Amino acid sequence: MPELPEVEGVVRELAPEIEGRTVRHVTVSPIIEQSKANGREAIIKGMSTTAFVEAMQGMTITKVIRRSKYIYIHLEKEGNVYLLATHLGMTGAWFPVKRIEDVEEEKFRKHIHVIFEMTDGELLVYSDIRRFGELRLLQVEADYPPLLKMAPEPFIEEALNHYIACTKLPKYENKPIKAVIMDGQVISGCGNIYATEALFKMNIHPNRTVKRISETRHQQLFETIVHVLQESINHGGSTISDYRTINGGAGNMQNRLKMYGKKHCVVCETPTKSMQIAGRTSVYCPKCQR
DNA sequence: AGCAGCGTCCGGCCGC
DNA sequence: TGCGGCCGGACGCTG
Repeated sequence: MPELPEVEGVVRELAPEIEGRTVRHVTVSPIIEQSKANGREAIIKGMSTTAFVEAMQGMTITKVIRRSKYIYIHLEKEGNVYLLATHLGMTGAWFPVKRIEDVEEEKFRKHIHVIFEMTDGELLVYSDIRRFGELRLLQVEADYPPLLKMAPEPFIEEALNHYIACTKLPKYENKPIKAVIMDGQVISGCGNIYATEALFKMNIHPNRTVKRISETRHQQLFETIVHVLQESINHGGSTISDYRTINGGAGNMQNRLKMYGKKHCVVCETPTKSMQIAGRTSVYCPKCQR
């Protein structure tokens, strides 16, 4: 499941491969065509597959950047600029390849849903096993307002102040801390894995209410989250389940995780416990985390 | 108006 | 080996 560090890894590999290339033709899988024909918003969001295919033709990719867990592909055609806002969901993956057969892992190859054929013959393939991903073609970010509500990038200065301000709002102060740090409007890019790790490092119980944590501890928690995210970026992200970096390689942050997916606490050996918070499985040490 | 709770996109995988 | 149920980023809808 790609969180900020995994998405960052994808962008760093993808950007130099596709920036400057122009789309000649787009092909959408029959499965997505069928889902869309049945009225579902499968992968291609906010427009028909026909409109998407037509609009993408002739687009030049000018810049690829990460914004929270989104990948923003900036485009240009006939003097107009566009934004393809994309999200990997649980199992999305991009493959810049010469031929389809170059997508080596079968489980990705058999779930290819969108193929961008470039004018130089190269292919950019989007594969998504569970189809939770998103390709949303816009002119500007504001055309899809939820994007504007994302918290600032965690590595910029204003992110801490934004977080502290959120912890004081009525809508957040009575919620479990884990639900709040995983909320993309509070902190950008922190999902289940890194929330679990940061709370364990801070000895904070994931179900502790936001208002029962001091401002100093909130500040330390935020800095811990940023540190864990940066550490993961430095180690190529976590390779868990279906996430892969685009070249088929893999990160090794999963070997450095101290709590996520653990049966026993690495500090005190107490069996870990698990509970549902904001609909997600949350693992913690009942002795170390209070 | 804003929010909680649930539905929606799904196939892999687990446990029986 | 077959099969039902669980899992989950993030938004949209409902009450």
